[in-house]
Amino acid sequence: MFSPSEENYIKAIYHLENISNKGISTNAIAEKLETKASSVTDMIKKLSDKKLVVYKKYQGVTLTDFGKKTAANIVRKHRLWEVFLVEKLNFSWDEVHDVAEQLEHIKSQKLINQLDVLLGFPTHDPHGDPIPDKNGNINKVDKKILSSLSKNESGVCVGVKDSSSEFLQFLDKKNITLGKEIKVLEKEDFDNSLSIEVSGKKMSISHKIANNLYIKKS
Amino acid sequence: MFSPSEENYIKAIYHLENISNKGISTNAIAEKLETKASSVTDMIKKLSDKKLVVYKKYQGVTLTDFGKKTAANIVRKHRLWEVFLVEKLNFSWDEVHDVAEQLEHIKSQKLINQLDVLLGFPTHDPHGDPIPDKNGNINKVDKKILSSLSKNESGVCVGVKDSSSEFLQFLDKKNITLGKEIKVLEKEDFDNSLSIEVSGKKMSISHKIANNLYIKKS
DNA sequence: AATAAAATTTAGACAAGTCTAAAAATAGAT
DNA sequence: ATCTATTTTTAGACTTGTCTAAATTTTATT
Repeated sequence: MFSPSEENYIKAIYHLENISNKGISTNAIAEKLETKASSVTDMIKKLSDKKLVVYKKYQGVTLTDFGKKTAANIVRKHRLWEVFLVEKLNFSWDEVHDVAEQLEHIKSQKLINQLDVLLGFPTHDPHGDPIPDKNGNINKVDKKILSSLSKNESGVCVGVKDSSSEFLQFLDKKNITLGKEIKVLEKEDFDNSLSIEVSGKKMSISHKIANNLYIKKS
Repeated sequence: MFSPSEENYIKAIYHLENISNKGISTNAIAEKLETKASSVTDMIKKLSDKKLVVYKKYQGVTLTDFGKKTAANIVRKHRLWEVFLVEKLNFSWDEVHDVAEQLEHIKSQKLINQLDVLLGFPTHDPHGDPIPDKNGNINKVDKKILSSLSKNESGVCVGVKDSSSEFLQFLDKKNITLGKEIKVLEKEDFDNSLSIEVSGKKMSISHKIANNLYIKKS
């Protein structure tokens, strides 16, 4: 089928498309994959030959329907493996990414189907991101960035934008986890920091933190 | 650490050493990995540079202690994954090999430790092969090839030599599985076929079959 | 609209892993 | 012990994926 490297490019383009709507630039892909623009150009040509992306020189790329489906499948695998690691192997949510990054390239339809069964058909990964179904369809929840809430608004934490170990460990320390109710008590104008209440506890969090937490308004 | 390709060579040499005791020839490795002798020579040099094997031109290779430990670890991962696939994901014993072949190259010590826990510290894989412990030590059982038993001797099926899908499916069809008691009723001289009894059922099996079944005498 | 800056592509190189064909070394047979 | 057959290694080439440096195209600025 596709090489791990090809799959990584497809996935990167897929993620970038979910943010921007426009054609994805060579540089954006290079940055995401921490590689050089020239390498991206080379790979894009290959993906284009394989009908995964539409590519016009200097115009960036967009995924074809086939490309989208392929990407969603890789994301599905990645997120199912993350659930497996947390639920069955006692990984914490900040440890799963690198391993899932490897596991997502394993080739076996049966493996992924059965994993889905074992895990009880989960709909979201440990970071709150939705798991695409077998057809690549994704259940988009309407969630808001915490920093966009106004004073006295509240909601449930349903996801993280940044899922780096550092950020997730910080959240653990503050006792902020998926499913927790968060209420905005105060918004400070001078540094955009927030005063919030979580599980009856008041705390202050910086704009950077508030900008990386997804909330579903209640 | 090591590339999947390097790991495959190490594993192949390890398996060959478990049969032959002597230095492993370039051709033997090439045949095992279905590759060309020239490719083997190239890789052997690399493995030698990395202190995994001892190599003298034209003299074949042997694993160093480090090589052996590395190999045992790969085998450990392979076999633990096989148990996982059968026990947790409902794979049958003839379906696990190719997937385990991929999974064994995943890099994560925690993953494999936790998998071991999840599976309850299994000692044998679905084909009856022993799973090396964390230090690479293996629990060798003294097992015999079924075809070496004499008339009226019996024992328990504890493993298979050939673990190809075809052979395993054949065994399924004949209802021969690990743990089954097998008694030799008759040995035919002219074709070396055996008349055996399994679970109260009499059947005749060819020499080829009897040559690929391991028995622990009871 | 011209030009400077930024983005993108091309050209050529390199590493890993593989192959074919030819050369060299070893083993086997008489 | 010599000659032949087999095994092994070398030399050179190819593929995938990457890189640097240079060339080209697009974009932004004035």
